Amino acid sequence: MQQRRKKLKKLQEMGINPYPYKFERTHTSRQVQENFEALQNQTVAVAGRIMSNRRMGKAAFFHVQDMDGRIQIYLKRDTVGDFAFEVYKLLDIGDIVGVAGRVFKTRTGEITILAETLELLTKSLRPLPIVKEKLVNGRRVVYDPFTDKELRYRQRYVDLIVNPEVKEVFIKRSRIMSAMREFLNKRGYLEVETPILQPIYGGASARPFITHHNALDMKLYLRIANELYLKRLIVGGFEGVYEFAKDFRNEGMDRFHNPEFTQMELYVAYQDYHWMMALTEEMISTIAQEVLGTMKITYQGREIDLAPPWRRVPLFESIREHAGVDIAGADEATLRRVAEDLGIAVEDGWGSGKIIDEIFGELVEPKLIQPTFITDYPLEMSPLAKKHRENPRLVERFEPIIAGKEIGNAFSELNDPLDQRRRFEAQMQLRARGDEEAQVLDEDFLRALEYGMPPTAGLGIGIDRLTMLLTDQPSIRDVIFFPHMRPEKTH
RNA sequence: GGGCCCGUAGCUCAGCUGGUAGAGCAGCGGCCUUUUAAGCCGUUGGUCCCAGGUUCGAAUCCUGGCGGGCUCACCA
Repeated sequence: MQQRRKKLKKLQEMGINPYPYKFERTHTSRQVQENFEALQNQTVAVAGRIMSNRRMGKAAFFHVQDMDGRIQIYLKRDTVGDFAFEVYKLLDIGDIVGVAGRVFKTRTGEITILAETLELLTKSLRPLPIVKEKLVNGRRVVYDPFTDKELRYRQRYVDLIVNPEVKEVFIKRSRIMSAMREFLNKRGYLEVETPILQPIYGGASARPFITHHNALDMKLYLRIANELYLKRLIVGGFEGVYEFAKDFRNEGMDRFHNPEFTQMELYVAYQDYHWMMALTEEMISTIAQEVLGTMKITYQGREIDLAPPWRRVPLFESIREHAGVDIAGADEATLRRVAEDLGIAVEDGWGSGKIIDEIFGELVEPKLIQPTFITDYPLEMSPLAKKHRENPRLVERFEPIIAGKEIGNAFSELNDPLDQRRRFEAQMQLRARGDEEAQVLDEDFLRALEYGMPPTAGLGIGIDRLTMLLTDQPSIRDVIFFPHMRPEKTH
């Protein structure tokens, strides 16, 4: 850093502004690479960050990295002039420069720009963790890579500069969301925005973050879901609405959980969960096709085929299949015994829904590698879902599961206001017994339902998890630019 | 929250059963006008995460703390 400040000063003494205002570039690195035939011997202007530097007396080679790649620059004192060469000598890896010159190929065959002018665009004062690399059989081999996960997450900007594959993941994330948005818009659904600060949090079972509004002197919660607001919009007469929503849950963090995460929630009037399953498989497979060019993906070494139709298996049937027990209709005492026989530790406070969920999560979910819709959950686990048309102890709900992990949640939405009130009341009783994640009764939401909500199908898709799946990333932190971290130590 | 592992130069790491810190790359100085992990010669660089303890002596052993990773629990 000391050295770089000295160089900065020298440059300024030479009359160079180390932070000028703009640069007219004509091509990106990739455009030069891809149009070499046409551009050979033509003059182009590129800009970017110096990522390697090889000086050889009165000439030099260095690579400049821009948005979509790198290109080599060849600098000769005879071509660029004494002054520019003196400027060059004061540059470092990490500095941002603009170069104009003629396109050619070196003796070793690399497409290169012979610099005619060189302009400093930004002086970098902080050294980058330099990465040395070479191509072996067309493969990039990196020496001493920048791998420290803590530094990579805390200083994502450095990670992005130095590890190009990281950039790819986030570009795909953006494309996944665009493809999803396009898919939904094409069907006429309306993208909307609903409150993040909510006086009553609802729509999911989770603990919230709490904040305070000064002017109103009231408690507000960061939303854990937007479900109840979107359904209000269905009541209001919109017949298809969706939102890409940042949600916040005040819970543990691990490979699959970040305190703030992104969900796409969609509600469509006059449809049920069967219809929604068809839409879900079509949507996910279409996105894969558009973003990856294929519906066959590999996640952590496992081949997964996203092409519809996906298997649809009722929850109890999946448990029968994978755990070898039939617990459909079993009472709580039976469930408790069965779970213990299966080697699952059951806690005293758990109700039957929780026990079933546990058996499923332990013994079934991890085995569902290929896309599967698990359907028809116990009523008590799903206070916002409509009763199953054939079995009043179940609800019409499904979760799409891929690679052993749920990537969403959906149901035929409960629109009977009296039933909804009873379900809320049951939740409030759980809450009174100390279940902090039980849902809160929302009187205004009930009022909306009392005006009448048409039959509606709802879906939530975890964007972070979907991105993990489609980019083959093992941790949610690898698909979130700035994952939550403890504050940096300052000692 | 529990368990295991990690924290040494800008980066990647070595440093044994305690003897006062090293390599490669980067940086700096020099040579080099088609190199590419460029090369060659020379060279700077460290609160060894923090605080205590044991010891004549601690990067090393012990305790506590901080930060991170993995994992289990929790959690949709």
